[in-house]
Amino acid sequence: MSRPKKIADDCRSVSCPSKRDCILSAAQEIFLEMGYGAASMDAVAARANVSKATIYAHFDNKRALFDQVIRGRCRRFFQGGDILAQVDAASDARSALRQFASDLLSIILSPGALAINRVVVAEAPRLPEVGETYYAAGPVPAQARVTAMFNDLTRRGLLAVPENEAPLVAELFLNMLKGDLHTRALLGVAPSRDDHAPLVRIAVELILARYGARPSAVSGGP
Amino acid sequence: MSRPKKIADDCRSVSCPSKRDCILSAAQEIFLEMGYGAASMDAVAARANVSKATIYAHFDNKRALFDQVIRGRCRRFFQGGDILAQVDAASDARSALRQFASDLLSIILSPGALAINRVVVAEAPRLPEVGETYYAAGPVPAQARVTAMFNDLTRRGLLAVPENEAPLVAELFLNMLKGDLHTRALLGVAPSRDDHAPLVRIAVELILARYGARPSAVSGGP
DNA sequence: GTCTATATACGGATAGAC
DNA sequence: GTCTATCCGTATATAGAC
Repeated sequence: MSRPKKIADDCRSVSCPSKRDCILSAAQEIFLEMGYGAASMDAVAARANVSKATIYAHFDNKRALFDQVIRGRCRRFFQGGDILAQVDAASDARSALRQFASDLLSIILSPGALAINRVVVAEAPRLPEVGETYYAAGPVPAQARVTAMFNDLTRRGLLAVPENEAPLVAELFLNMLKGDLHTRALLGVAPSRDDHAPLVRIAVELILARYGARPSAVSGGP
Repeated sequence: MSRPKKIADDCRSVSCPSKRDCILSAAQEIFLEMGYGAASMDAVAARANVSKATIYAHFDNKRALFDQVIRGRCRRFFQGGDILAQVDAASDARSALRQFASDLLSIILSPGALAINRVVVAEAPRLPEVGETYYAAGPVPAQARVTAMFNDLTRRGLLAVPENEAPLVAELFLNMLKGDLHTRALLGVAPSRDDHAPLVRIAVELILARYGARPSAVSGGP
């Protein structure tokens, strides 16, 4: 009975530097899996092994907590430079585009990305700034990255995308990849096919058919 | 003082055949503008000029009411054959695709379609059947319609899409159109450009570059 | 079937001791 | 800063009269 005071000092796990981070981590889990409306501060407190009062000592109210959670996730997305890593080393346009497409799909369709997407879309009408933040941290850098890639491939003579068209083409390329797969994943509808190779292949061929530098062997490639 | 009984017999408006329909109509408005979580049965009752008890006489609980509302909207989408009306009369592939694209965008980006999309996506994890119903009533028929259009244009010699590739190409075409515009609209981010003409134009040219029947004048067209 | 009135609980937020 | 205990509004759902 020497130390009856400090009982629940650990936040259920490692990697909880401060109580504040511990709360943010728990809140993120709760919000992403239950949605903003269904999530309760009690649930967050329980998961964080903290009392509700402690939460309110760090955050003004539920909405502010939610805001910080989303902003935190967005920052991590943005900082994660590993996302959409370099494909510049690739030899030809076809393989560069394909590799890029695969990487992008695996990111966009990951459970974490889907969860945050759902929550942000759901609350965007009530929290416009959250929508803006998310858009600026996800789609905007992705599109910039693809635009740069098109310009680079064109500069190297592997593609022929006019520089003023590049942003629009980048948008269309991203759209082609994301589209229906993303919709299905968001809605919880079982995907029609488990691998995305055919879709990626034809999307790439559509780009090459119009913007390929050479007459471009239109066949599927390796 | 002859008829002091029947006071609130009208549901605030015309076109309320039964009380049930009146409740459904009010619930639709509330759910779509507030989201499932934030919507209250009191609000629905008030908007429908009905008591809460009456609602519970017609629907088991809030979730069941929501389910019926979504299913109703989906049915209307599906029946609305006017959606994506015929473009078969168009003379050439380019104008057919463009007209189709414009029609589709105006539907997908309409406030009503966006609102239902938001709530369905938000609640899909908790209500899987709603997600399925929505997907079957929206994206599936749209894609089938585009596939049919591609096959038709090919049959008429205006396009050269292999029949087994048509569904995938239809998906890619829809994806190109929907993509970022839809994302922005869902998130409440101001659209980058107010008209969609450039995006539609290039999307169509991408299709024509690979699947155009003739060598296809690649320039922008009229 | 429809209403008024109410049971019951839960959630956001706070008071006050330590 | 953190806890326990609580206030108070609101929300779902129901009881019972008509």
